[in-house]
Amino acid sequence: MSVLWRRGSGSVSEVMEALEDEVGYTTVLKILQILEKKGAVRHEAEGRAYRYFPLVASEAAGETALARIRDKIFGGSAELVLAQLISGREVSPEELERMRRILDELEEDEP
Amino acid sequence: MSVLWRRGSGSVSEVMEALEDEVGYTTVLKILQILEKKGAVRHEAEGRAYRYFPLVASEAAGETALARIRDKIFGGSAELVLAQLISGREVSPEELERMRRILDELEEDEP
DNA sequence: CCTTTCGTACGAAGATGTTCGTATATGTTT
DNA sequence: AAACATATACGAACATCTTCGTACGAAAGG
Repeated sequence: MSVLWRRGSGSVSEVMEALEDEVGYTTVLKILQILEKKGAVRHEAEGRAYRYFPLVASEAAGETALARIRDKIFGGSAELVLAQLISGREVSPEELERMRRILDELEEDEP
Repeated sequence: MSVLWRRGSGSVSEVMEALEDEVGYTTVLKILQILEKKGAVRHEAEGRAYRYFPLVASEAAGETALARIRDKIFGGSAELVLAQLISGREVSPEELERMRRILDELEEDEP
């Protein structure tokens, strides 16, 4: 999925080449077909090949996955998640500022 | 794992009762044995039964899982993760303040 | 000493995921 | 038209996870 999210769409060959680890063409095709059966992607014919498009936004998938981690691993605490998120990693002053602004905006919405 | 992290340790029966969904005793035991083989927990004898302890801290597991989500789903952006983390959820002013302080402390460490 | 109870050990059965070999269709080139 | 290249379709093979039935051992109560 991450390849499709990054690129917007992709043929089987494109996805295969974009993947880090080397996997066969049919393997990628199979995965895309399974994702399609699960409703995560759709495809259009493009010449002889198929072009696949993501159907679920990365935000939606992220929301589910993130909530799961927050609850199961961090006991439901968003603060702990944030702490872990920025620890052990260089965070640029600009990024820090943008993160601060995200918190500020939340405060404005519900004062 | 989340049960052991929450409680610190647990016998098979304790874990089984703490789980939301009803599963058989042997199922829980099997899972704990598999986790033990993978090095995630250890056990001590306690009377006739075993008491299981987590070996990997929740923070360590969280770091891995969180970094994965950040990279795969949010394209490596910690800000997007933060935005998703606090969106669609009530965040108390106190929690917001604590999160702000987490960002402040980071700035002090690397000015 | 025998039965009941509470525990672990083991392996089977089914579901799911992953990888790929092979078959088949369809254009392309000579 | 034949040979070739490129695509999808299908299903086998294998690993892994999940669940549980059954067996077996140790302790407790009669």
